[in-house]
Amino acid sequence: MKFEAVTIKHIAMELGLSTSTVSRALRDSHEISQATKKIVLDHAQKVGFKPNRIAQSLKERKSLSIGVIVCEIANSFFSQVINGIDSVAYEHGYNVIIAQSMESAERELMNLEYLTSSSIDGLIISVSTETKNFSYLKKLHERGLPIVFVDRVIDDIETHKVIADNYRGAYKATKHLVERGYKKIAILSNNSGLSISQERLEGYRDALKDANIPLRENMIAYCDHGGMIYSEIESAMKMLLKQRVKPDAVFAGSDKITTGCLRFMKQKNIRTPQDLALIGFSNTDLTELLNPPLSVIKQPAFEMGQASASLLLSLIESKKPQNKFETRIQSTELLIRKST
Amino acid sequence: MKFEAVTIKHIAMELGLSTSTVSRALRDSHEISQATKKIVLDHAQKVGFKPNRIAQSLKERKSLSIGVIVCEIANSFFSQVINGIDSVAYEHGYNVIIAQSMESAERELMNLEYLTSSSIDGLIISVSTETKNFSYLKKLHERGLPIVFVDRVIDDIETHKVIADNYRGAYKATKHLVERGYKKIAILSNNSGLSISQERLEGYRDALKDANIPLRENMIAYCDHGGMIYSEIESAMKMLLKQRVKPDAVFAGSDKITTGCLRFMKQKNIRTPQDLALIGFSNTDLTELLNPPLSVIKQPAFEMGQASASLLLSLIESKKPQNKFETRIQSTELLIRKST
DNA sequence: GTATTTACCGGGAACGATTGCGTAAATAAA
DNA sequence: TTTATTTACGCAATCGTTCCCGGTAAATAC
Repeated sequence: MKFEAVTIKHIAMELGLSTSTVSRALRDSHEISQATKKIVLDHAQKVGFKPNRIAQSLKERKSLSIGVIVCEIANSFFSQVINGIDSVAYEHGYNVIIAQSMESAERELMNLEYLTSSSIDGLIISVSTETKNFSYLKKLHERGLPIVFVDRVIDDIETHKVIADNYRGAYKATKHLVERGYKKIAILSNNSGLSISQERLEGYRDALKDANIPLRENMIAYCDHGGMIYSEIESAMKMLLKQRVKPDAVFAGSDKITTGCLRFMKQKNIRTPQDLALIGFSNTDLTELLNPPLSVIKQPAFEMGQASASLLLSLIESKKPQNKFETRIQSTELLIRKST
Repeated sequence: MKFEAVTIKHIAMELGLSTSTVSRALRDSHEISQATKKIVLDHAQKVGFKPNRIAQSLKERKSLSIGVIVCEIANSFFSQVINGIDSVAYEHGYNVIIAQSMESAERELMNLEYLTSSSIDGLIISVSTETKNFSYLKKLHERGLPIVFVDRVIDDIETHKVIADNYRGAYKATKHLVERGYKKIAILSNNSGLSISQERLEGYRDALKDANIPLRENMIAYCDHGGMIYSEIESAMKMLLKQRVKPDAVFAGSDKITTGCLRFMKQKNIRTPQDLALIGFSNTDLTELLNPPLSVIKQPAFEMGQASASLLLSLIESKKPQNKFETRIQSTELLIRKST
């Protein structure tokens, strides 16, 4: 079953004109008389003509659509980022094609192959926790595919990048814990390979150092799948809690980890913040309704999406190959509530 | 700046073959000798040939992509639905193009025009709260565009529909409130024009009737934008609470309204459930971590997405125009927690 | 009255992949 | 050896648009 669309050819036939004339009339070319233009436009309007974007894409060698790969849509941070991307793309007449890696390198690669088979003009990607091999991405980039990294970036590939100020965010969060009198501050980090993890860990380290609190390596735990599977949060927390010196506060490195951590504490009847304080990166707008209301570091997700989209569009629409790239660092917000 | 892809023509040239031979070899046609096939395949592999999907689409008159219009991605219910759609579409080699109406009829129409300019093979839509005029959608459907409605459906258009069992969900929720001893049960409904609102209201009505509790019209309030703007929840709640007979429980008709309601109660220092009980439709996985843990009716969002995608694909891939359509009603789950 | 410009429009070749048809060579059947 | 059949490939049209060449008439210039 298919959708029979009216084409330029039909209009040409019905009006006794050539396709070139119709095309030009529709594109308001100076080579066509006002009279003819009016006839064509009116008729096109009447029969509901819509140019076939596929044909245009083939001819113009661009698809007017951009691909977005994130780990998961059902994650407040990424859905807000997508929102931002969408708003900019839409304004410029671009489609957004979204793919989810689900934190799997394999799915990410498949998405990548899929999106790039000549059907996208550019790509915005936040790499999965699993991704270790960036050669395919690199090859695409070398072959000229415009790419913008958002949130989780790769140093190896030189292009525009948009990130939150993870270092300062983590620093502020840790400093806040210190100021509240916590001394044994653990960090529940995302996968250690991720840029965001490293930056956040660095902020945590420096904040402790500046407060003259010695860093204990066993206060650092990792969730290799970014908290995608609850059990990894569970075991990481168990590990932290069975140390000789138990932590009195936890700093969680991602949205999923933060809420997962709270879930764990609820299950184990660990009171927050009396037994264990909690702060973490999170973008859900429900954090203040939680029990207890969570102190969080919030990223400007929507704005990050907007920024990455406009950077990507500038890459796509620039005639010459670009060689000056920027990394936009957008500041985070520390929201202090009851959990610390 | 563009991405120079290798085409079938390049391969043909380099191998001294015709494009037809190359094409056929790649598609494993029986008309090509094994030897030639191997040569072509190896060379294609070497140069990283990927067929141009745009050209294929033009030729085959299908784009292998489906459009999805929802009000907002950053909404747990819809992001889960999209997840389900994505999983099925992906398996069948289809792209998913997502557009957000933001509950605006105007944006919805623009998205519709945009997606359907020959670039999607089918559409899954959950109409916006604002949409009153379905003529454009109807025209598209009549012209043969396969459409599946999910969640918010339109009776006028005969096609596959996937909904949650809103009636029974609302009935169960209301009955639960009754069983807990609440007598003055208010409902904070979504826009009255929406199918889901009507079904949920019906369930609420019947549950009250079956419990011999008289229905008070002033216990019914509407949020015309589905809670998209907080102030409408606020004023609806204020209206309910300034009645002579104040409600002792509220049943909220959507995810945004449910959490918005809780937010309102927090702000006004209304204790839950002591002062006012709360139950509502919601799909966020944070409800049990809220204060208090919320009793909710949860919809099988992921499964609804899967169902709508497979129904859509069956429409797209069926040769003949379909005339037998089904409405899949998927059951909801009542999760009882502390708020009631 | 001829030359040149302008205004308008049609023909046809792309874009990349697919496919019906035609045909040479190779093989089988007569 | 002749005819029929199969094998293996090329030619060219097609999908819907766009755009480079032209071409023809009228309008203007010389």
